[in-house]
Amino acid sequence: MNTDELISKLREKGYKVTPQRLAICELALSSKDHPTADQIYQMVIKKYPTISLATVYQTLRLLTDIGLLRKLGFSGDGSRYDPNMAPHINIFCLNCGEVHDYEAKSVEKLWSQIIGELGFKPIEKRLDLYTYCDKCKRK
Amino acid sequence: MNTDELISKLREKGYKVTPQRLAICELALSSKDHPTADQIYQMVIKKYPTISLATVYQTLRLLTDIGLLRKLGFSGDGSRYDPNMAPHINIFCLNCGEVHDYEAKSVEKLWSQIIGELGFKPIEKRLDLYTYCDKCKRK
DNA sequence: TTTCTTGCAAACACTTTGCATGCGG
DNA sequence: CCGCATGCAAAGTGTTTGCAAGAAA
Repeated sequence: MNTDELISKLREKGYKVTPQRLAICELALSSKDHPTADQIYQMVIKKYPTISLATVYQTLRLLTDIGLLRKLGFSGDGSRYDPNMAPHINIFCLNCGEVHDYEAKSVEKLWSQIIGELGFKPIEKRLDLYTYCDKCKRK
Repeated sequence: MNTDELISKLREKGYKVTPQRLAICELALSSKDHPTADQIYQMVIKKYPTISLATVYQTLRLLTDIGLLRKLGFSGDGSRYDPNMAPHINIFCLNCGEVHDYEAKSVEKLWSQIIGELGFKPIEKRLDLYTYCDKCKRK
């Protein structure tokens, strides 16, 4: 989603567009590594040094409310925000916390198979795998 | 796991066996509904009115450390504890928070296929579905 | 001008920790 | 008797909220 589309989407939902909001949205929606709220805050603060963490949380919640972002809670501390709304697997490193997505036909197949067996289509889904990433495995 | 096995397991891992600890373990390990720490606390307090929530948390952590329990974090507040260590799907009601497990052979097969594609064996996996349960759907 | 957003601080909920007392082995 | 567990309170996190000032529409 480009900036113009994002602006339209926000306005369409009745939200005002501010530079801070736009910056947070663009960072969150383009992220590939499922950042935490604080990581997004650390990035935005470089461009908007007066921004507050509360604003980041408010904006992230806004994005989850309108279905552009997913908040993933964990057994450890802090939630992570995932802009990938397509069927995929989240692969987490148990050591360093790094995440990456795995998207494949087989994942979609798994997904449709589940729907078929259950007899209904769930509203949301979450597929996680926990392992040690290559970097951490080497140690 | 029965009480004797549980006691042996705890002793084997170097933990002392106290009545409180035993009560918390038995409740947590026999639960079917993925309770929160507080829900377990509310149950244990009936039998041990002086028990503290801290003890419950400590014991739940102990159980996750020795691999008898899984702590599931969520986007909402509070983690839930799941004693089902076999591969299964967690089905959550987005309205009332009720959870139940779903075990499906075919899903298991697809999982192993995907894991084969990935080329490594994950240490843990998690598959959640979010929907509205029958009770909540009727409203 | 009206309403929403920001940024700050305070409030909150969940979880962990420090410590004295008490129980288990 | 030694060491860990308990229970309390306090400290810690991550997250949300109340509110005054400022910006968007």
